[in-house]
Amino acid sequence: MGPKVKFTREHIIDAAFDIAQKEGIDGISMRKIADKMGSSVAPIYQNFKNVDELNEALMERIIGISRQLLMEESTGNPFRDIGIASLRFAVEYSVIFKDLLLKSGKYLQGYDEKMMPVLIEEMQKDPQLNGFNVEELKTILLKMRIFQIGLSIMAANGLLPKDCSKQDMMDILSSTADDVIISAKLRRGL
Amino acid sequence: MGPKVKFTREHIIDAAFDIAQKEGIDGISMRKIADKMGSSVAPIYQNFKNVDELNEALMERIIGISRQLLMEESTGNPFRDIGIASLRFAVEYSVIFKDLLLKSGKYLQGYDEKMMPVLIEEMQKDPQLNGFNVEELKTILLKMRIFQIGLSIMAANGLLPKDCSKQDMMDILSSTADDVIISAKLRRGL
DNA sequence: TATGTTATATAACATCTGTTATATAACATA
DNA sequence: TATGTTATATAACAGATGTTATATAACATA
Repeated sequence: MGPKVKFTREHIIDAAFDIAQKEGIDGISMRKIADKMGSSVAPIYQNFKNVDELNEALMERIIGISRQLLMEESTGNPFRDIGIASLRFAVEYSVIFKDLLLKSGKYLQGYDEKMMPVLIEEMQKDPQLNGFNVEELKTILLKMRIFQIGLSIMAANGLLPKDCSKQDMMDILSSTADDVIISAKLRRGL
Repeated sequence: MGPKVKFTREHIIDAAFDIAQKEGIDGISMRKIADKMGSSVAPIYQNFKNVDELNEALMERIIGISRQLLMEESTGNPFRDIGIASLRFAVEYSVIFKDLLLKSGKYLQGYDEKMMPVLIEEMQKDPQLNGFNVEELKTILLKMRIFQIGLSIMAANGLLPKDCSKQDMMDILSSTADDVIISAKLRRGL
């Protein structure tokens, strides 16, 4: 009952994502999305109540992509996986990554709070980290989270040395992880 | 010759800075600045050719503030000073700090490139860092820069543990600096 | 075929933006 | 006092924005 649907919800979010990736989330407008799809704004308002609802859907899409990158990186060492997945996201979707960090600190905060216990549990299984109590593990994790976010931000901003490849980034990530762990062991006298 | 000046350049930049601090740099508009000053937009256009020129002046103001924070933190150890000053800026002017990192990667890039040789030189004087060649010092510096930016971003976003005081942040900054240096020494067999 | 439903296009509205033309009024100087 | 200069206010313009009222046309079904 009714004409064929030419512009689906997914279609619209795709277009919005494309614009966000190039011009930033604030670069999105209803007309730009419509132009990108070769339509008017009507299909957008057919699918979304207003611009806020569309932004919400876009955010879900972004989160989905970051989750997918994390799944693709699954080596059983979540400590490492999260670092690399976040780095990949920062490099491959740099504009959106920056916006995400800028605008939705809330999402990241919830994410961190949810991931923390899981990672601590995972670290307790790691033989390399034997002998540390939970407080010490938390400090190690925090240091690594800080470093990993710093690395991602700098990568997304082109602030790393020009000749710094993705492999170099991953190397410096794991090298610093070693630094932190080795020093923690020394402090403990292990 | 002419009526008294009620709204100076500095006045205008002050108002713009206030708005930027609360709503972000994109939150600025000519009318908002005028409203904040209790004037019309005329004085703004009297002092600035257009909005771009105003933004440039605002950026200079921001850079000036960050420089001032750095001066206030001068203990003779530029390595530490830069870390703490940047952290203070991130905490005290969090919205602007995020915008700065997001929008003007160019400025930061130039800043880093200018600071790098100075810091390396400074590190070579540091007895704690004796025995490292320039390449190794560069790696240490890069790791610290990454960590410091990560810490600043997380502080500005409220992503650090709730009970994390400024002192805690500074402690974790210097603790990680130690980690990196100690591990580098171990690697070298010093 | 006729009808109801709905996906889409168009155009208008209100509001925000930067910018500018014009008018006003304050002040220094002749 | 008269004049020139200029700081300021006002209002308008053009363009972008979100939103909506209306019209059109495609499709399923009776």
